[in-house]
Amino acid sequence: MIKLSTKGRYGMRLMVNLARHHKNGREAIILKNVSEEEGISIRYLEQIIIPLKINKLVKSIRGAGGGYTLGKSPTEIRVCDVLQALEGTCSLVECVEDETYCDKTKICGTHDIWKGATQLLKDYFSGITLQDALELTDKKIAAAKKKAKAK
Amino acid sequence: MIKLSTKGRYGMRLMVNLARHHKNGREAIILKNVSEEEGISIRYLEQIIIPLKINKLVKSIRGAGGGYTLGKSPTEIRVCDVLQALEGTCSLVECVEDETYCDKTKICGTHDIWKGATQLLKDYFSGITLQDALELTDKKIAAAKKKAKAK
DNA sequence: CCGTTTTCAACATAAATTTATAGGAATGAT
DNA sequence: ATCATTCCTATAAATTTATGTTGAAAACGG
Repeated sequence: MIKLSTKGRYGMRLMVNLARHHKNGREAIILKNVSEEEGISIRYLEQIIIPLKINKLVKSIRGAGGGYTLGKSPTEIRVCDVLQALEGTCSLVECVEDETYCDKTKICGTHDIWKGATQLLKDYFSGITLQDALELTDKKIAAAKKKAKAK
Repeated sequence: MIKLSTKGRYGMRLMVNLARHHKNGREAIILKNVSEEEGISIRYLEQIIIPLKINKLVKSIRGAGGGYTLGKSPTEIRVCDVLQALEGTCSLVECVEDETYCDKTKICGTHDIWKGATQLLKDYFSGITLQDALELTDKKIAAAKKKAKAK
């Protein structure tokens, strides 16, 4: 599979979760809550959030009453920023970022194909913000609730 | 990284290599040659080619004088066919293929984002054939040769 | 101000998967 | 019979995924 790593998947869910609470005020969110809401172990979330913190996408507040908040507004954080922080790059293959990675790059047609695909993904992920992801999620939650109620 | 596995990358190079010889006649290509030309170990190529054979994208001929040939014309094999055979799917995440994979699918906004990205990739990889990949490669090789000669 | 609690931080380790190598058996051409 | 090749199975190495254990910082109650 062309696999988006769990880091990327879980990381986005973590960020969307933080984004949801971001609009509800400024209080910090603890990973325990995210863990319960998203069904991802705290320990793993702790590892995933480190690069997000390094890249200033989240801020941490230590001690009782502490937790995490978004580093910027959800409208200012793009999906590609999150993936970039978590995976180092959005590229499908190393050789797209680093042409010296493989000594065949200059005579490899598949390289160009992967490069094209990578560009598609980058453009797509650059056009979606955390705010968009949050709205998508909220809409789905509302729809699911409505459906449950109707029943 | 959103990673295309080595299976996918090596598999495409293997297929393009077979495609190159396909037009030169019908003789079978041995993995030893592919290994030397592509710089990929025979043992690993042997593993990679199994699903390609199962999916009829290549044919094998056993014994001395044997080897592999393409199962169809290079114009009839698309990049997505090769990836599908090798990786089982072109999806970025499991939950796009199998919505029951994660119980949050129905209320997860990121799911929709990955689904959109997957569709982009699928469309892109459906529009490129082995023939296209071969031509890209041949063009690059010719350009590299010309450059070397000029020097 | 002190001890307790809450939370992030850091390090270590286990489990699973992917990537890669190895040995030899089966097959078929000459 | 011999040799070249695919085929099958095992296993080693590296990476990703996940959990456990302890430590350190900050708030809070007394």
